[in-house]
Amino acid sequence: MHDVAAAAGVSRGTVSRVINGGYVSGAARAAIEAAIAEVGYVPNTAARNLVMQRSQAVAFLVLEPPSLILEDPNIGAIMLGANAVLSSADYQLVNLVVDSARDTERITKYLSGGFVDGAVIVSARANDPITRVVTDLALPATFVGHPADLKQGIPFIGIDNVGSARAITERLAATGRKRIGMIAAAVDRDSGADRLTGFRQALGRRFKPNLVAHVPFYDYASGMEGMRQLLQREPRLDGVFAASDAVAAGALQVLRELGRSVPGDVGVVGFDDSPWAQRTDPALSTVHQPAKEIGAQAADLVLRQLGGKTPEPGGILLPTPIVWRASA
Amino acid sequence: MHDVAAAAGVSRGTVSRVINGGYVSGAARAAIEAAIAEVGYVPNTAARNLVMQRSQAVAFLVLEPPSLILEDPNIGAIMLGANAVLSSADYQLVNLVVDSARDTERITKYLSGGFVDGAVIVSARANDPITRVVTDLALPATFVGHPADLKQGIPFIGIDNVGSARAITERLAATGRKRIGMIAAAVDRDSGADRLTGFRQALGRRFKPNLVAHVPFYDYASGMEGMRQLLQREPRLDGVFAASDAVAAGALQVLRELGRSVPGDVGVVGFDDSPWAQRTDPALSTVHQPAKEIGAQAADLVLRQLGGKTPEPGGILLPTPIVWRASA
DNA sequence: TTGTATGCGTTATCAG
DNA sequence: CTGATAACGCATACAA
Repeated sequence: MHDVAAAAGVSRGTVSRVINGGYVSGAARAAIEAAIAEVGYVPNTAARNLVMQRSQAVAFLVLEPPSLILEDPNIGAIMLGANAVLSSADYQLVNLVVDSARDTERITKYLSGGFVDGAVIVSARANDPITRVVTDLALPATFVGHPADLKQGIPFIGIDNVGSARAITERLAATGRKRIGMIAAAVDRDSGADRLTGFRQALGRRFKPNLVAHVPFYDYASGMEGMRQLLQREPRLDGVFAASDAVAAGALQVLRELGRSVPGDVGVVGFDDSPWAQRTDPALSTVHQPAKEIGAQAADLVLRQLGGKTPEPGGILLPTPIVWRASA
Repeated sequence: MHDVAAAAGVSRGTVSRVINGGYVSGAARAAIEAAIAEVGYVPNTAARNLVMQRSQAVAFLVLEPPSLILEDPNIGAIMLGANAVLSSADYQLVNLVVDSARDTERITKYLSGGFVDGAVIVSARANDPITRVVTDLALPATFVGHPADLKQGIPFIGIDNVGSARAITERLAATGRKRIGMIAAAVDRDSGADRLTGFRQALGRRFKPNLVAHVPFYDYASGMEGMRQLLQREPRLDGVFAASDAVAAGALQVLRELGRSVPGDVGVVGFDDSPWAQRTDPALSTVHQPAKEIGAQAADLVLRQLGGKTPEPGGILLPTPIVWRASA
């Protein structure tokens, strides 16, 4: 900037004003702009951050095993939705990968080091150290879904997992299925636990605990494992609610290997309406999750807090229509 | 830091020394560490960046339509490989999404604003504005794959697309297939063009231009489209080389819809050995791409440059074994 | 071993 | 409208 000021024959203050918009005479402005172009000047963001106390960047944090991030197209869609909103507001979305304990520590520093003004946090569990940091720092944040111990005052955005799971299970039952099982994934997270609750509600007195196979993750391999367990416990199973489309895809694979027809012998429904859902054979009946919209609203809530507004307490739940395809 | 110094009864210089490692007496160190814990002090990274002229962060840039990023598990694996290396060296990987022209502009500022010390760049094409910025800035960078106009002196890391494509096509031909076609994706990029070249080399005089279907992207939908084109031009087709596993998966879908058996009627091979490859039915024979290793080495090359070493000219090519499964 | 002073590149607050 | 000048929070050369 020194060079620019010198080349244009003005002070650094005036240069700063043409960059940030202030009262500057036309002549001075022209001279400075020419100088900027000539010198190839680019403002140093670190210096600007230091004095402005902001970075124009928002973190996007996924607190999930990284391999799952790749599996789950939903997360990607949420991120894209957030980026679109942030981008329009001239904020940089910074995607942080947490892949180890060491990462956690470094990201803690990153978050508290002035690198970002806010954060969108996906897939947090209760007692996550990063969640603690965010609340301690009072960093403007929005959670997608909400860990059980989410502090009051931090907004979250999500869907009604209980209601959606109940609804699709009811529709599956309405097709005449008598022995319906569930592959319940990630019940240590609110989404997983809620989907199981909804399933249970739908079945009421017909609910049988041994027709629920618990698996750790929302992924394809877990789906295969869960399906095998279920069939072993109840060979005459004729309906399955998989906790996600990826899980359902794994289940379909096992059914195919075993020669069971879908939806003939067994009806299968999933959750998410991710690209998986349309590519399985047969295509999946599933719960549509407005992932992009979720990301957009999460980003918007961060922006709002950055604008000084206190978000209304509680969270926002987005609607989740059921999409009926061929698998049930 | 002021608070810490006061609480410990020392000067700020001493506090700085215990943080960064310098000569400090045991007594002072103990007092300061206690004070740090009590106050909950965290160094301000913006200030540190400003004076140190570095950020301990490296950008991971994918110059590809964002929807494709979600489709391509390869890119995710590359990122994870890069993150692992960067993390061990205490660098933060910052994942940047470029989703619009506006993003391009903002990222340009980001790159030149001292936010990152280096960059790993994936899927760059010739004449990409971001590529220009990186070379103009002389930002330590490594390209994964290389755009045609990559400047001398910037290292890249990749695979031998020509040789790999040639090898797998030859093996497909060796199974007795007579009418082999290719679904060539993204020939505007070096990887796409090279795979086509390899295919052509393998077939030699038997190569027929009309048995190559050109599609824009490495994705599922493109695979479906390409397969339809190919069958229309040559209904008796008995072999297909798809430019990626996702493309192959789309092709398989079309073949299934049309009632052609694989590998009975048609042999299909892909490229990448991504998770797709094991989940299609039948599982794909394909070229294994060591994505994680590519990411790791790319990150390593950035780190090396950060360490002041000038990378040897030219790029590094990693081996790509062929994995033979059921589809051909 | 420690305190002090200076500078990193900007923005913002003043007089002028 | 513009030019000085004081922060911003930290690392570091230098003096003590």
